[in-house]
Amino acid sequence: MDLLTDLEGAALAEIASRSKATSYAIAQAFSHSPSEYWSGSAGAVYPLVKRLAERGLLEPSPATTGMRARIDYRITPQGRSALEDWLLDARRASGMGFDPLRTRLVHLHLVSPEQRRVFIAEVRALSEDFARTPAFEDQPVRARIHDSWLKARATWLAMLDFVAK
Amino acid sequence: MDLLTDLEGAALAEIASRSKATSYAIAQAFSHSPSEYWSGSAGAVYPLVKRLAERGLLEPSPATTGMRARIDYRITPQGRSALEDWLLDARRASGMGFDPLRTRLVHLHLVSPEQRRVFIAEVRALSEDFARTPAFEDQPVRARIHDSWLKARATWLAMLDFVAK
DNA sequence: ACCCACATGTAATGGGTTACATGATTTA
DNA sequence: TAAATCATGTAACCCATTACATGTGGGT
Repeated sequence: MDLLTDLEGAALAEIASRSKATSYAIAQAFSHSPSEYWSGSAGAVYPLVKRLAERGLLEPSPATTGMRARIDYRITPQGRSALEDWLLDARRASGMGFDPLRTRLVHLHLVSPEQRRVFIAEVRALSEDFARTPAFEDQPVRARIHDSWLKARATWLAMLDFVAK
Repeated sequence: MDLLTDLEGAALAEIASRSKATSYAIAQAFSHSPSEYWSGSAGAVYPLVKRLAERGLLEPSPATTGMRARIDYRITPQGRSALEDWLLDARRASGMGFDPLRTRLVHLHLVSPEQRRVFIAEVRALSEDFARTPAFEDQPVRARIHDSWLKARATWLAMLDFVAK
């Protein structure tokens, strides 16, 4: 009934994409994300998936690989419905979220023009490095979203050069 | 010694901009932000500011308005130094942060083309509304950063129309 | 006097991070 | 077979959110 958090929505989406998955696979998917937001720590993901199962959004099915117990999860009809509500929530999607660069630019007047110039130059260089390190090589749609986002932010930053002065 | 979190950095920056401020003023500044990330809830800000004071980054000075006790905070030299470390951290600034739209676009293949088209159209409309509601009217630099960011994201989304198909 | 917005917190709860523990599989 | 890595969790801590409590001032 409650709306999904973004972490819950993303986890459901990852499971839905794979038709079935273990908590470990979801944690891996998160930690491979180029965004620092998706830490994919076990301490976050295992309890999260368990909660989703308790809410009836995932169906656990015990599995065994070799000797060790594992749990595969599948999305249920209620899970699919909750996922769509989260995914297609245009109002939440339109929010500004958190951008570590934007946050700092807002306060950059607190330091000297020289410090500002150095900072912006460093960010520009790091962003180019970042854009060059391939992400999601196996998933072309994700890769295009990721790359174009970095490009869009670089363009935005160039447009904002006045904050450096 | 520990690096500041983004919340801590932003709070220090707000106080530094005002030369002195109460916890309430900081909470107000956060909650006036157009980003849902900066909730500005009392339960977050009052303890946060208190912690910063205990770490020696802020100096409290008891003040009174009328009958009631209030605490004004000023940034200390150590606070200023920690603030610069946070503000000019180009590596953290270059991170991708969290974007609720980007996160959803990555998973949009899970729904039908028709649902995708509707979603994108709704986001576009809401973003335009959002861009029209004035933010930071009294702070021109912030306003320009905010407006241009929305514009940059709209351009990015237009570029990404292939995800709708 | 009464109401309502402004202001200043605190308590309980939820959940993410860090660190740890341990079992299973692969590789040298 | 020893070491390293993969895989599956749990526990303690930290901190943001939600909800509450209470005080203060301005308007009617």
